[in-house]
Amino acid sequence: MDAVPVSTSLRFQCLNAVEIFADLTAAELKAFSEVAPVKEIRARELLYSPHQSAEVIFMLSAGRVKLYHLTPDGNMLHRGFIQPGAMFGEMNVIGQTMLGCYVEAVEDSLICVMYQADVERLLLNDVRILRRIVNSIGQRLIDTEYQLYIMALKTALERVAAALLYMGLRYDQRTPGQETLRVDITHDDLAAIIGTNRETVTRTLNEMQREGTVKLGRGRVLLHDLRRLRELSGQ
Amino acid sequence: MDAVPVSTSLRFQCLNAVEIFADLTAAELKAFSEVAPVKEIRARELLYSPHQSAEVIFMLSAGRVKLYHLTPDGNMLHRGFIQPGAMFGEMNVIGQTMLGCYVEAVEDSLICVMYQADVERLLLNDVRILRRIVNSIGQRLIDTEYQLYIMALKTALERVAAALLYMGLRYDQRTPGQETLRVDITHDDLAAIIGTNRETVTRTLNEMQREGTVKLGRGRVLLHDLRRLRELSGQ
DNA sequence: TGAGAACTGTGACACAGCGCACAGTTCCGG
DNA sequence: CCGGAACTGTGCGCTGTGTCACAGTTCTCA
Repeated sequence: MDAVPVSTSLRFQCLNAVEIFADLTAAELKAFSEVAPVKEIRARELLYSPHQSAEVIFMLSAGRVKLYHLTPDGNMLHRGFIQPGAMFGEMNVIGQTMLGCYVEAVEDSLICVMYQADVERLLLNDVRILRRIVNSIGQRLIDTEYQLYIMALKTALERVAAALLYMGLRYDQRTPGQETLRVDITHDDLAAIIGTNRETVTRTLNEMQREGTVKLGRGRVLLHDLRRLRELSGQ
Repeated sequence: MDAVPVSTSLRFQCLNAVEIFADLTAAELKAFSEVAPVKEIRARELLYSPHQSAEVIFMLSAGRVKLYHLTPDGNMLHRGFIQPGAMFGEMNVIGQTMLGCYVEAVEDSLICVMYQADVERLLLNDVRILRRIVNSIGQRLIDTEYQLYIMALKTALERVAAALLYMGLRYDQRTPGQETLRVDITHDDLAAIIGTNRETVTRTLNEMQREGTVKLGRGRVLLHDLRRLRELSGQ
């Protein structure tokens, strides 16, 4: 759990990829990198688990992590994926919280850490950074609200369709203009997102595959017919 | 839908109640009030409905409003209550969105309006205001995430208990130290919050009343046994 | 003060999907 | 290259709850 000692150059690279610092000069960034250790973490490892309430924020430089809760009955509840460049963490100053929240790497990832005192001193006194923070949290809010919308749909079919569509459009990195979007996710994780169980997701996806709407692979869904997906999700 | 012409004094009063301006001097506030019309709106009136995408933000000065979506099948999906002093609105600059969202007054309310250009010029260049905005959006994020947590609970009983507890602790204005919290809400609205229907909520609440956990009134629920509620919600 | 709107109470029935059980397949590290 | 872990596929019974239908009660405002 301790930060790996790394070269200052790596620290700089790490911060450089973080969105909220996008408006800073190289010199400013360099100064920041003095106080921001870097953590490397492998796919499926836990970065953070409940009651480990260090007052820190994390900035994801490369890779991909997911946040989730465990409901009382032991089910997983998805709270969101963090994309490279985004920040997250337990930090009431910036209204972020991870109470009862697990953070797990989906891919091998690179993460910068910054402590409460440094955040207050360095981040919350700069208009350029604050504006970016507002945008960042705002985007998280939008994502979360959309997830809420998905959870409110009645049937599992609607929820699966809506979730796939959203993730496809939001996270896919493929060449633009291509008709087929790709979503890398297991049935288990998808189940946590839409608030159902793995078996139901499997059945639903197979039904969709049968009618040609999607194509399934291990840990992956290819979206062939976006129009149909929109239809299934209730537009 | 046009702003009611009001005295500059009312405008000032209105802005003065808004949290994000809490750090400003009276003189500064006065200047702001020049560009922020005031709207009065009565209980149950609509302030905003979809596709009416004016680039504005609203600040609730007094009263209480609720945001909600309509799902494809015509059901209401609750997106949150806005408390006095908070801001909300369609404004991609600050990462807020109300796409497909209705805003309805729960009580008679007083609302300040501010336009995109003024927001950019006056709000996003002041560290004090930006910090407050970050806090405000952060709180919304926390609320939304908690609602997501509620929706992920399986049984209606758990969801009702969790929702009552949260709303009681978060919104109740009673004298502190009192054991009985009060939540002013109809079964219909509660159903929209927890993602079920009115009848199920009625049945669940009556069951809770039978065992003495809550006491019901028209449009109101008194929480008597918080410990039991926590238990029912799965802690 | 009276009529209609808003809110609450309750029964009956069908069915989506949760949970369990088990099997087959693909991946990955040693 | 082998064994275990991770992931996917499928059958089946039980039950919570969505839906419809209707009645009773409390507000509100004209």
